[in-house]
Amino acid sequence: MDRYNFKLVEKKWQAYWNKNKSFKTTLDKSKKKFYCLEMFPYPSGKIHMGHVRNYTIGDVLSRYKSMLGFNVLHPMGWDSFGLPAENAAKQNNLDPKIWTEKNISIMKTQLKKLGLSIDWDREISTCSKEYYKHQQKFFLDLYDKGLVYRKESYVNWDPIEKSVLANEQVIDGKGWRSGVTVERKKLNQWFFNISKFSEELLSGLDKLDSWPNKVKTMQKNWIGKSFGCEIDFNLKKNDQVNSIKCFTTRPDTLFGMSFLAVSIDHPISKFYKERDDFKKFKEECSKTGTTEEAIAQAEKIGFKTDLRAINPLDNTKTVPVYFANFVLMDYGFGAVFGCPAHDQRDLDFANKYKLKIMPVVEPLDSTGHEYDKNKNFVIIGQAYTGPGKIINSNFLNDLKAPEESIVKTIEYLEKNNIGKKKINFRLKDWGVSRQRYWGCPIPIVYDENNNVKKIPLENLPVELPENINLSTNGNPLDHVDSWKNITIEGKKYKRETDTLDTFVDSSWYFLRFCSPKNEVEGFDMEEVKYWMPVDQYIGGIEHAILHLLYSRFFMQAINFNHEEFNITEPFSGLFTQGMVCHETYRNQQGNWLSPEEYELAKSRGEIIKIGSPESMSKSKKNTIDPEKIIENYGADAVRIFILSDSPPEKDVQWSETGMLSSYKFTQKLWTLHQKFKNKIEENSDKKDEEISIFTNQMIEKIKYNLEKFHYNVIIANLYEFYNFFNNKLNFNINKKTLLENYIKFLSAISPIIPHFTSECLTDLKLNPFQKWPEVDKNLIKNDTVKYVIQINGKKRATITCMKDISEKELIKEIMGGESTKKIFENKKINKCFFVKNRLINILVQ
RNA sequence: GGGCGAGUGGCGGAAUUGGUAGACGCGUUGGUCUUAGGAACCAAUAGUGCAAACUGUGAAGGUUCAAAUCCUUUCUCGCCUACCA
Repeated sequence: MDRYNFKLVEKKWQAYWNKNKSFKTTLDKSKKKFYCLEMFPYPSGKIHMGHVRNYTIGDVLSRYKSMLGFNVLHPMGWDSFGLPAENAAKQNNLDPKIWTEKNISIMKTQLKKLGLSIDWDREISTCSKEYYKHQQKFFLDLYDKGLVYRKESYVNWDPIEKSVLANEQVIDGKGWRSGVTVERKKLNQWFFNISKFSEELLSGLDKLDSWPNKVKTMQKNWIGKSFGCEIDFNLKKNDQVNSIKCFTTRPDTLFGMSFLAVSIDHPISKFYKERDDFKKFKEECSKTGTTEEAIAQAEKIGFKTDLRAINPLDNTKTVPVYFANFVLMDYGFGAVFGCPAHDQRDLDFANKYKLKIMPVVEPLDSTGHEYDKNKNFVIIGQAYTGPGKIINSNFLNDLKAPEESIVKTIEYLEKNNIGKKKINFRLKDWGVSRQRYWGCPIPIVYDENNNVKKIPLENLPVELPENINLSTNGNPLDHVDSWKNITIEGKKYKRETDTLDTFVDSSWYFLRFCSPKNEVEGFDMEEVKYWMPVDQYIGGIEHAILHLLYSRFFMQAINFNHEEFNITEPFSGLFTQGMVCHETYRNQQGNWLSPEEYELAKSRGEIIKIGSPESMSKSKKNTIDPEKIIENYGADAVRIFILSDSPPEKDVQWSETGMLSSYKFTQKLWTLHQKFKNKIEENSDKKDEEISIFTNQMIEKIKYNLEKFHYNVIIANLYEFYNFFNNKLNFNINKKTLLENYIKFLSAISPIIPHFTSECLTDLKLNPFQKWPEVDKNLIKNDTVKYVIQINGKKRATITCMKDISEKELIKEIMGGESTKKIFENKKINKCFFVKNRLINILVQ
């Protein structure tokens, strides 16, 4: 018997799909659409296992949906702007464009080898001017709508590279490449006014039923809505400043206030910046590590000013004003009032500076709390943040905290014009300026007075200059005078040399896929109306916040003053797949070894430390090259393996034995196919309902698991299917029944192993593209069922009997059954619990 | 510190609504065939026990005729987040 030649078969079908454009989609309003999108890759050079997993999941879904009759849009493109291209180009002394295009061509070939059902006619690349031209138009459109603005803001500045670093490029406060301490520098930057839509972006989450709760929670926390009020704290007579504004969620604890703290960047710092002791304090603050943990655990330190703030609820009382390291300038108003009794952080601060600690909320239940000898509630080591009754607070006394007391306090503050109710968001505006070459140019110029002017639409795109020197300090574009200086309508201007954050590129690419060739518009309204929203978006959890939030913002921004668009949520379904992991190897010198090097070292008898499975990464050398694996085992086998071992939302561990067994399984399937063909020649009149029942039941199962993304279970179903058929083929079966069920079997597994099933189907002179098999409901409706018989809650036997029989009939059956009747000898039945067609639990004495 | 999630055989993991725990695969063991096997096929495989049976889903309680699934307490691990006023 021939072995299954996957190389030949897969090559053949990939060529067939390519030639016939089998997955080309066009707008067809007579059909229901399904837009399946996987996060598009960054063209880093080669695809990795993460891509294989991501795109296999999407491909199985796309193929399944087409079989159901949906008009499926399944496109692919390239997130092709970004730093790695610039760095690689610098190293190899070539143009980022050439480097990027080479990678795209390699990766495209690799993706095709996976047998993905992609409409390649819709391929886009964000670094092409055909793409970024429209992005520049969006930018100007947003500018016109007032959703883009320019402001000075702090950036991470690398003094060696003379460039801005992204947060993730700052490691322990040092530049990831230069290794020198990163400075905070104020620069003029472009911002998208994402915070304008805080409320919409938050409430929109509730409608996203098919998003993982985890992602929704992460976004919710990121947006960070809090209810409270702003309060003006008047200062005791002072020449420079009259009041300080604070935001608080607990105005009802005002009577317990013992200090006011402001950020070192607070506007009032200008009155102190010349003082040596203040400078020293600022230095002290900057000394604390920049790792997140260090910041959180840093000691709370303050700098006492000569100012005193008046308690707005009792103007006879004043408290000192401090600069404090724990107050953030970019949240609220950069100032807080401290109530040590009811906030742990304030308590730590008060203890350090010996400030008064007076409780104003008393817990309702006294157990576990401290009281002085007069039985007054006191705060000792820990602040009390729970609910309770207001005390020591004049007109607020005895109110229920926090509900009643907050309402009453705000009422009072508003009546007396001291403060007002306020909702505060943590979400900050999105800074999109990058001092980089390889990104979308910002279509703005400045005149000699530094006034902003938009590039006229007809002059778009603003193209990146080519063949420039990338090895300059700072932004390379800043050094290209011929590009930077421009004359418009006879007037001289200087271009904006910053480029856009690459997250902008990916915030609307799913719109572009709807009409990728439209030269006039970024997207065609009719196409977008048909295709959007994306029905199923699939990608890594690492984009849970930024990319997904930015894309959601873009829909809000396009929608703003443009009701016709009417799309507020880009992705109605979201699935986040887990990572592909592999164990790590280190030799005695502590160097990482690749799996191949490990095998080699092992054969030489070296001692190798095997580490626990970790996400595949180049630095740990625990990567597996998908191309080699496909070469060795075939795409179908790889698809089976990548889906089989774990639920798709969880991490999966790469295993060579697992991969091998998937490969063997494809061989077994081929053997089964040969066995089937031999069998079909023989005829038998033997009626075999069992095979039809099993097949139909299995198809229902696979369908259920497909819909629920239980792809690992589908692989198990596939094995069961095989085991069953393989066994059945040992017997004679009615030709028609056998063929009918075998076709259903091949169809149901075709989304998973499309090359194999296409080959088998055509081998049987059938269409390689089958519809999703119809299930014969009558067949699934079995006449007989298996009952579990429990005695006092323990399983004692199973019994097969007619479906839908009554409890009485079943008991009669059990009493009469040869194997079951002895259970009841000398026993009295007290009670029965009967679950129809499933189980009976008989309680006996 | 906060948030979320998960704990099931030697391993990865099944178990739609509380209703036969361990599907399916890997591994292991035994066997068949083979010059050979890292091939193929057959069989066994949660634990204890000859067996009947008993025990078993991190731990301890609880609800229920019935709990991996629901409730309470607790432990462990993973991920995210970080002084958010």
